[in-house]
Amino acid sequence: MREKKRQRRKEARPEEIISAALKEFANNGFAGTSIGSIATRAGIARSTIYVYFEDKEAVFEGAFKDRIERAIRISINQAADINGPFDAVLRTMLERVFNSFLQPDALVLFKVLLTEGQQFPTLLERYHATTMANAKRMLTQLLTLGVDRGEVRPDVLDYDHRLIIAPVIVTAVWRLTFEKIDPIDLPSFTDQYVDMLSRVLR
Amino acid sequence: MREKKRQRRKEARPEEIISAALKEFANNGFAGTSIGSIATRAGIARSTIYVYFEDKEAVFEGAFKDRIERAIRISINQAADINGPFDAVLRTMLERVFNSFLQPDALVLFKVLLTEGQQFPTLLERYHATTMANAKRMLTQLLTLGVDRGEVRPDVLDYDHRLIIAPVIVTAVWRLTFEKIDPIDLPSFTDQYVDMLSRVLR
Amino acid sequence: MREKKRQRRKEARPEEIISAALKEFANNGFAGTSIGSIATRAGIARSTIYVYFEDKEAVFEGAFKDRIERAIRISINQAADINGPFDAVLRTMLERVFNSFLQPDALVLFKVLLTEGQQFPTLLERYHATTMANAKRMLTQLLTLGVDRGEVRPDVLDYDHRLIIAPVIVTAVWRLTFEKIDPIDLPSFTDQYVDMLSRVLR
Amino acid sequence: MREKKRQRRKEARPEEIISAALKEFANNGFAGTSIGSIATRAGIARSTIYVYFEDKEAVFEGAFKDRIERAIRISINQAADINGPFDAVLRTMLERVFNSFLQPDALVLFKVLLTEGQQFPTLLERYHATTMANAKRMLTQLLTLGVDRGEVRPDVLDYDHRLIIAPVIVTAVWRLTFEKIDPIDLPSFTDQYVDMLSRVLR
DNA sequence: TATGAATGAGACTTCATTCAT
DNA sequence: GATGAATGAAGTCTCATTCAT
Repeated sequence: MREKKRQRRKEARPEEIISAALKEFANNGFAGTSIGSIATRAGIARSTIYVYFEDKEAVFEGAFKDRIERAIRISINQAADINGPFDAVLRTMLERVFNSFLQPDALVLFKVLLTEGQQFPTLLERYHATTMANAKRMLTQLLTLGVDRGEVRPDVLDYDHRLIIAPVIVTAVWRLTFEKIDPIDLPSFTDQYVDMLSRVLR
Repeated sequence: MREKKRQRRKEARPEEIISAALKEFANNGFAGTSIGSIATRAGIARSTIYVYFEDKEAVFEGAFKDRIERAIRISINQAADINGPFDAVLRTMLERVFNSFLQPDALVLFKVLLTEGQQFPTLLERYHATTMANAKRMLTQLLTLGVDRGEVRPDVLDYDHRLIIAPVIVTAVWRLTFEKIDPIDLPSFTDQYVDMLSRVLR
Repeated sequence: MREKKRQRRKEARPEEIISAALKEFANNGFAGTSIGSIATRAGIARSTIYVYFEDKEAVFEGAFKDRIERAIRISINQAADINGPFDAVLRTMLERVFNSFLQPDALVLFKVLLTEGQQFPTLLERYHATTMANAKRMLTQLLTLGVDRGEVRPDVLDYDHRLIIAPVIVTAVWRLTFEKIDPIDLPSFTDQYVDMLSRVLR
Repeated sequence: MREKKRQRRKEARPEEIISAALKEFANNGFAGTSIGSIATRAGIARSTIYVYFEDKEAVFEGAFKDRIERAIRISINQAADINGPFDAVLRTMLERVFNSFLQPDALVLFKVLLTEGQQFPTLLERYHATTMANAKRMLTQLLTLGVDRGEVRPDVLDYDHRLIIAPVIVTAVWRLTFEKIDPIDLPSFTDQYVDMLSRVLR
């Protein structure tokens, strides 16, 4: 029984470390997180982390690759049901984007890259590709669909995509800062967001 | 070895230290910035910083109070010329907001509070009051003006203000992250922003 | 450069550190002793001390608990042979008290508590209980014995015990201060002490 | 008026500094006392201390010379009325010794010399001469007087004087350590002290 | 005389990392 | 694979002291 437990642990270790690390990064940022606190949270010895990761940066990169990137990709890429009224499709897609972008792990990554991204230019680029560039692509598809259906003005395709996804990013920013002081009510925020967009696009 | 052993400039010192500190905070965040690096950049001894500031946090608070807060307030509060077409007024105001919010010192503050704000709840609140709550107030005034003139739908006053200012915040975020990878062209971005808003509001 | 880079002696380390610390405390007091000097004397790195002790105070407390307290207790509590003439018993006991109280480690503790005791009220109290209160108890036992045997006046039990043990404490004080200038010859001092006491008690 | 005040101050400065220093030494010992705290207590700037004293050690030496030494000498050397019964003379002298030795400034000096005396060998020696050697001299005089009168055994002159003055020193030690935990009632302590001595000496 | 300004040395402490078992 | 032990580098902060005014 104990054997098995060890066995199971051995394989799960990197996962466990990443999981612990993400929680610590969330609370204290990258620079503010110590290997020791990760180890404590993961219930292992400090030096054991070095069995699986080169150094602290590697833990962060590991977290990035193993978790978040996939999470975002999966969640965003799942096929959308494009039948039904355009507004409904739009809303569905926005909700999905909110879901993936605001999930805690993704927020942590966003947060760390925001201030400590210069240390990880590669990751910054990959994050951009995975989230922002991807969002742009999806948006273009969606708008093209709307244009094809005649529900959307053709010239909206010229809009800078960041203008359109801005409220999503702002919601993330809010979560990281002013949520307690001045919360955002996500459902009604989304309603208004969809309302605004449909006025702009039609 | 040193140019002048003791330079006399008591009055300039805090300014100099804050200036150096902001540059370091910009590059490395709060936790990642060492008192030593601030001192070096300011061209003084490490211990001299402690003549003017209690500790590292006090340097940050000093930067906040002495510089940025005032800067933002001044820049935003300057009286707007509300004559002329509504779109023009809107554009003027947006440009002013961009100017104050995107100025380097304000960005640094935003960045630090974004990731290390939990350590400074008081400052976070003051920042919120100075920037976000203030923006909300101005926006309400502006929209009320538009409604009064008959150029704006009355029900836009119900919009969550964060939805409307989102592109400003996103521009700040972009500056801190993806600007190099995928830059924003501010003039045309602003044009589209105004265009979008006028469609939404009318 | 170093003999053996990592010596394995986990179990001995705390002892070694305490031993080094006591020597430093003896020379420089608590405030005047640096962690660095303790480390150097112990032949280890400064930071290694923090593996075993929380901070400098903890080193002092460790020294107190691990060494001195036990030493004093053991030495004082060992059963006395109460047969034989009262003067002989008295002398035996005094010698034992001198032995325990004047041993170097105990002296160091006494010295530190004497001047820096306010920082360690708990230890001060424990020290008092271990040494002074204990001495009082022993003294009462001894005098009661003498009274029972008819060799001691019954009313000596009313004497303040500090009056009777004063020469012991003074010897300790002397060791810490004037020993070089004006030494005490312990054997003859003890003879006279016993002589005085027997005159007082009979 | 202001002029006068300054004038008065100017001459009083060393006194004021010493007075402040003694209070700080009493609370924190020599090593634990900072020039800054002395200055603050004296209501002057840190650097002003260096106008009057070479360095921190000099402040201590100044305190020693200017105050305590004189105080002790005066208080002890005042002529004793040697008429009346021997016990009464003895008691008078003991009370006087207690008074001088337990006065706060003298205690501070005693305390500092006890732990940090190695740094001040000269002062230690002078302190010894002023207090202990002086006490020995006085004691010899007193005992000789008693012997001459036939009230004291001639061989008490052989007693080590430290045996006889021990309770005085112990009282000082107690004040510095266990007074709060286990106070000494000085009047009755003195009574018993005199009682003991008269039994020993007669 | 008095002091504000400045600093270098050094204190404590943390932490990422290495290494032998 | 896992870890306890150890450390060097670095960081924050204190403080006695100097100097020019």
